[in-house]
Amino acid sequence: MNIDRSSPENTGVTPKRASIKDVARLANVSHSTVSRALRGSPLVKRRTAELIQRIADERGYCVSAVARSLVTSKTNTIGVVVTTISDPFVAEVVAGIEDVANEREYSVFLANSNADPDREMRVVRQFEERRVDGIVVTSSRVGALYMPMLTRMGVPIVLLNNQHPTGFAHSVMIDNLDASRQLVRYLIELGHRRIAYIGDRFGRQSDTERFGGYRAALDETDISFQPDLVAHGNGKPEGGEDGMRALLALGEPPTAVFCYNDMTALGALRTARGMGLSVPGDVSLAGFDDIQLAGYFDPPLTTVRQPTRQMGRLAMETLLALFADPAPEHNIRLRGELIVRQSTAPPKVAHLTAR
Amino acid sequence: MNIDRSSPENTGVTPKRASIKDVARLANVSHSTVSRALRGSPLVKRRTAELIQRIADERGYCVSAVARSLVTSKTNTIGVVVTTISDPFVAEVVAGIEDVANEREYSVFLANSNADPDREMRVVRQFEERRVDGIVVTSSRVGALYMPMLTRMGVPIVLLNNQHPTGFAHSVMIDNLDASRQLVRYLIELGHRRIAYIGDRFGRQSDTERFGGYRAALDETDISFQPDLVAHGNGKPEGGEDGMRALLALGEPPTAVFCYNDMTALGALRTARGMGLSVPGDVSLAGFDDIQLAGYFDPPLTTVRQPTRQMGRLAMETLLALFADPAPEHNIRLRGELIVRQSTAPPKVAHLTAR
DNA sequence: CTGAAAGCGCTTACAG
DNA sequence: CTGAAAGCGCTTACAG
Repeated sequence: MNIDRSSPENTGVTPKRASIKDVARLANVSHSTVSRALRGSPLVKRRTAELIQRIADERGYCVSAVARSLVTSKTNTIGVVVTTISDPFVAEVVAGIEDVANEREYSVFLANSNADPDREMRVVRQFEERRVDGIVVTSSRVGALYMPMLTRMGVPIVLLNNQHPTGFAHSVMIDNLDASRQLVRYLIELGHRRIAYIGDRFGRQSDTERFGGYRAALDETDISFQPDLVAHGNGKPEGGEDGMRALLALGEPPTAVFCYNDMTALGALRTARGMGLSVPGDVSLAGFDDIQLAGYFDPPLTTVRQPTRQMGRLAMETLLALFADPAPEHNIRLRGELIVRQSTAPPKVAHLTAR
Repeated sequence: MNIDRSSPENTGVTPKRASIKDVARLANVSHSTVSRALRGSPLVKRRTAELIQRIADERGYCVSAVARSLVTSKTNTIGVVVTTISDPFVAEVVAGIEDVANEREYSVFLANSNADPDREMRVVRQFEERRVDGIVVTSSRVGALYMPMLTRMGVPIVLLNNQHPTGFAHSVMIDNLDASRQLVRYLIELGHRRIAYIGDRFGRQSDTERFGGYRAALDETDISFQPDLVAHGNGKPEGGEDGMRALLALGEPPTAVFCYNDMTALGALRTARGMGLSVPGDVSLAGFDDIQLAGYFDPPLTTVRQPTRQMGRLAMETLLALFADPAPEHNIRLRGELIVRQSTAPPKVAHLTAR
């Protein structure tokens, strides 16, 4: 770490910032007029306004959003709480929020909670001090804790893919059950009958729902649910490896494996290949999320796409709608999209298609 | 999109927030005393302070950071400008900044510029209005444009992995040349003599520097530089595929290929495999960045790790140091770390190790 | 230990 | 069209 303090520039005190009063003095008007002119009020005479604008530019005047906020009691600011911005899903959501916020001249505060409920509450408190106009919380496990804050702060809170967003919060969510049912139906249509599920192991609601979709799809057919075809990962590749090993050790292994998410599928894929199996020749594999690299797996992964960025956009749009017109509850539920790639195929020894 | 406005709760006007004056009235003291008590000033009598604290809690009082900022002319806020938060490298940097900011009670504004210089300037202007105490800019191509802003705003700006961070800005950067030289030296030590480079094609400084390291490593030996062993990608897998195809079409193809980044290497890997070549049996492959999935490539990728999160932390720490003591220039340069995995091996037909 | 006063930089009725 | 005045919610010398 090489710190250099050589060049002489940029030393000493900063010259004090020009305020509205400085501009007023220079333009020979009251500061009220300057305020109006700079905000483009039609009340100000054209020539006066131009003069003021010119002087402001010369002096590098830049309005203070903090002073303005104090009087308008509106900060044009929102807070976004995420578990961790390192998660590609989360990053994409934030990008969506940002898109809309930017279009509408809102600035966004970002805070990582590291999935620590305490820190999450502290962060929200900070946002309250900053007087944000609204809050978006992504993938929190403590959705329910936000209800009291919501009423205390008097500021809209939108929950995105949260656990248990019950009660009177606003939410944007993927329809996990429907999406995973779509996927499993597709596997069934390919002719698979021994279909396994590698889930999560933390009791996440999303896991419960995806598992629910798996069961729902089976229940539509005469394929009976078999508990030993359910394994547990941890949402990461290692978990997928463990789960897959367990499944392949079965007396009669599955011909298709549906994974809780793409990272899990990545691990499963590695294990399958490590054991000399071909995908999808010997076993079909599918994930959930459609992360950016899913199309670059070998083979490219069949999965369900969440409209991630769109979800971020919708969360921000919900906030904006709420600013304009407070409604008791906004619940937006989105469909996932089945993305068929090359990791799935009909089973080798074709069972007769169900029914 | 299913919007529900059912439940009756949470309607009507928000009750006005308690201010310092409300607490003062209830506690029978002046609002000055409340201010002192709540900030933990030792000037306030113990019992008075406790009373005030209790009342504040009861009323759900929450200090207004905006009012405070107005008088202290310090917002405890920084702005972070990124090209896009969807880039895993960028996300990790932001996580590092966040870590430190949080420890030190700073809030961070995040803004995507989408690599659009205009938008980048607009965003910085917004930050100026918000009176952020400092700014971090990541991976911008317009580093130089920040010099004038810096002096105008009178606020420290730290450039992270920027293009041409010359002049009097502060910066945190990876030493690209050194890192890529380490990697290519390693390939040479394995016995490779026909080593190719798949670069970027946008004239990024990082590409120029990595290429420089490649050349430097060759120049240390008797291996002469061969222009036809240089191909161009675009930093994404597609680019790696194109580059690799070109290299493999050569009369005498390379035995090792060093790629501008991991994404490029991913594409190269796919092409090699598609042409029936084994990695590293027929050709060794290496990348740069050590993205999270690099260890899950098949085979796991040899690469250079950038201390990404650490770079974010350092950027924020530089800002903090600058708040405490304005220095003319901070330039921090970090070393990359060679990560050897299974995508590299000695060449098949072992040339004699150089020298 | 406590209070009265000034002021941070704006916006916005209210009067002209 | 323009100005004087009040006020947003705090902090902090200054006096006691």
